Amino acid sequence: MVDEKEKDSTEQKIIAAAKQVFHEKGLDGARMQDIADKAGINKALLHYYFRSKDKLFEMIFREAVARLIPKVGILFLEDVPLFEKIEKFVDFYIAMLIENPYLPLFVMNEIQKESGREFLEGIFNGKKPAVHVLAKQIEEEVAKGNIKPIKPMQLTMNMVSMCIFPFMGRPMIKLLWDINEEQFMQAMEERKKHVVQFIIDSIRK
Amino acid sequence: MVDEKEKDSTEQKIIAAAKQVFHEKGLDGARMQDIADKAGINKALLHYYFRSKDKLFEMIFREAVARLIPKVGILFLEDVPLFEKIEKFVDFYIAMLIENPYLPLFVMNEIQKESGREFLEGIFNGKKPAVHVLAKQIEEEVAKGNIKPIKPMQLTMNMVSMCIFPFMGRPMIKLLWDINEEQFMQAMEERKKHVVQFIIDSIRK
DNA sequence: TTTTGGTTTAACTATTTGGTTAAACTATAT
DNA sequence: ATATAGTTTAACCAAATAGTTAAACCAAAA
Repeated sequence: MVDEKEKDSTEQKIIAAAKQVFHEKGLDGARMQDIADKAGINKALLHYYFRSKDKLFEMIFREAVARLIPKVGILFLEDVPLFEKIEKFVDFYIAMLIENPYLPLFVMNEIQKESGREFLEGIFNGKKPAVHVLAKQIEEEVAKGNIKPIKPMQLTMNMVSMCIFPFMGRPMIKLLWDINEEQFMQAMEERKKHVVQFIIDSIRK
Repeated sequence: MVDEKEKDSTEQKIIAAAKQVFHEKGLDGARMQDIADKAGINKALLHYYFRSKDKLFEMIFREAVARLIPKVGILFLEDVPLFEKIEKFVDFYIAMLIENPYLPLFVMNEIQKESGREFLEGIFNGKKPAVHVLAKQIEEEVAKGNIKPIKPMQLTMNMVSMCIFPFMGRPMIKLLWDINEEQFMQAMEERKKHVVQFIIDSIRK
């Protein structure tokens, strides 16, 4: 019997390879042989360890969603002033996306499909991120006259849009502005501060 | 011989069906049989009229890119004040996306792939939208002290992000905020004014 | 050394997919 | 009525794909 360490190694190899291939190609575009090649193993092992393409995908997708969403809830629940909350969210989120640039497009593309959506609903089963907590906080700030009147959903949408979209449109942005990968990533780093400033300048009274 | 009107009808049926299926499923997920079913024709006709899946896709993708990008250039080239330009862009773009909600995700997903990117570069062959014209205008406004200092690329990214991302993240937004399709589209209509206001409030001195 | 249980391999299988083929169909011109 | 050219169909095909199978391999225990 191969020892425990070796077992983890094959399984881990598969997961790492699957993550790469699924993130780049999506469920439909990924090929089991490609995953096996990337993992440096025989294709039959994919089924031995994970039974089917769908099951392997499910694991990768679940992890992707877990990375994209739940920490948001925690950040939204924190008892801190609104501007500080915005800063923490933007900083955390952009940093996370810099580490996982393929993530948003991967997730958004898969939930475009009925099957992906159903799966997402299953993950959320009663545990959706606390967007309403943030919404309430925004409404209170508006009511107190601390910020300009703005709908919570629109403000949240603006914030999330500015964090996420540049990663989803990366090839287009690089092509339009004639920048390389390094320059793009630098611009993303700058956005940690820039987006916060932009939002606060917009809503501050 | 079937008359000219009938010929257009089969070809048009295929294009309309292909557009639907490719936009929803992408190149990898779309099946020729599905397109044929949706068009109400025999699958062999797809090859008779368009030779191959790739060629049919190319036509649909080309049209999608043509819709997403080139008008941008025209709007950027207009000799109007910056705030007015922002307003025209946002208004036009969101209206266009309301008509074609699948568009951005479709295009961004395909250009994620090398083949899609190469194709995009081919379309742009020397005719990229005039982002540098807009960039220059932003720099001049900054220099004149009319707006706060901001990098043109960052401002443009903010603007485009807030127009496009909500459509790409539509299923997620609907799920998180518990809104239906009608409510979502209404929120998109509101954004025509809201995004402009948000941007101008942020950069105005 | 043999047995045992887990891992890996190479060959194979069934299904799906994009594409091909040849005949049937259709409408028009002669 | 026949020939012609374009359109459509149903059957077929080759390749790709996800998955299966049985044997070989490996390491540890008896």
